[in-house]
Amino acid sequence: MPATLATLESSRCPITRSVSLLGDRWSLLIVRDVLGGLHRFDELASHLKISRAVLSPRLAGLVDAGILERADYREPGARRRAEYRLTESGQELVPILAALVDWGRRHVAGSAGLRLAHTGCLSPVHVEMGCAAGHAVPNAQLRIDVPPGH
Amino acid sequence: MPATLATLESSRCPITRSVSLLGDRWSLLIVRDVLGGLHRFDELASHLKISRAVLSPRLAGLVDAGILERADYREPGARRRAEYRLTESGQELVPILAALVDWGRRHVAGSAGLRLAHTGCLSPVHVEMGCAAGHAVPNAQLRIDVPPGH
DNA sequence: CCATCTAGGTTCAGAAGGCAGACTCAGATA
DNA sequence: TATCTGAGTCTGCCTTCTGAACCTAGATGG
Repeated sequence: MPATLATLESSRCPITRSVSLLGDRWSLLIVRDVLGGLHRFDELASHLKISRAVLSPRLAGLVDAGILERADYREPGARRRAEYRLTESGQELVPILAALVDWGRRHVAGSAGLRLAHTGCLSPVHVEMGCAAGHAVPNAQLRIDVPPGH
Repeated sequence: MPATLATLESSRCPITRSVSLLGDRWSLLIVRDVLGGLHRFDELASHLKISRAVLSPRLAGLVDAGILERADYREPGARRRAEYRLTESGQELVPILAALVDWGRRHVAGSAGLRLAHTGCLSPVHVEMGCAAGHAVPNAQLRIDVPPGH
């Protein structure tokens, strides 16, 4: 019996669990845009050029997953509006985005445009792996053990 | 007009481009399993519990994207079989997987099971960001500039 | 020589999810 | 009272996913 979303979600592999939350065509782009300063439904819909009917359940899913939080706010003399912000857990997705940027820049033709910079010195940012013993770990020295119950 | 797959693929943002190749429920799991030592169609289908009808076009897409390569091989006295292996470009997806593992372990309840280790010393591996000036970059110090043409 | 097995698929019908565009609803504004 | 705006929902079509059955080529058994 192939895996359904439910069985993916009950898996114990952290990649499977993460992918079941983030592995669709929109979630990471939404996180990117919220991180980039877009917080309102219509801003997101028009920047991403995503159908509102798709954006709405996606936002709800990300809120449900604890990645975004929805807050009502009210500018003086305006009515209440909804706003989406990253939770702490959402903030910690940045290394994933940074890794995607790194890879996209190097391996997908024509990927320019977006910049990641260190707020301290404005230098470009990249991702690296390290082990608990303090060594830098190049890609070829990563060992991945996939247990049977994925 | 909302974005279609075609407009996503023609985007210049590296996240968008990467997500258009990898942003579905299966591609990263396939890469994980190939990295973990599964190379044949049936091994992948049964370990992932994915329908063959879905696995087949996914593998073709990953081959097309230059992430996997398909090679026929022949064990002595057996007939030709197909085998999927990571290309160099596919190997370089490991930081993305590592970042997903890191995040999943910390933020999704019950994510145990999969281990990433440094082949040199077998210590667990984690991901960190650094800037070109040599500073470590904590999540909160990443600045992301999303240009209008996403 | 014929039947069977196996790896690696393809084909099919039905279910689920994505899409565009129209509609809704509540509070502010004219 | 009518209109505007943000944040959605509703509807109908279309594409993709799913599970099961089927196909093909080369080995293997009788």
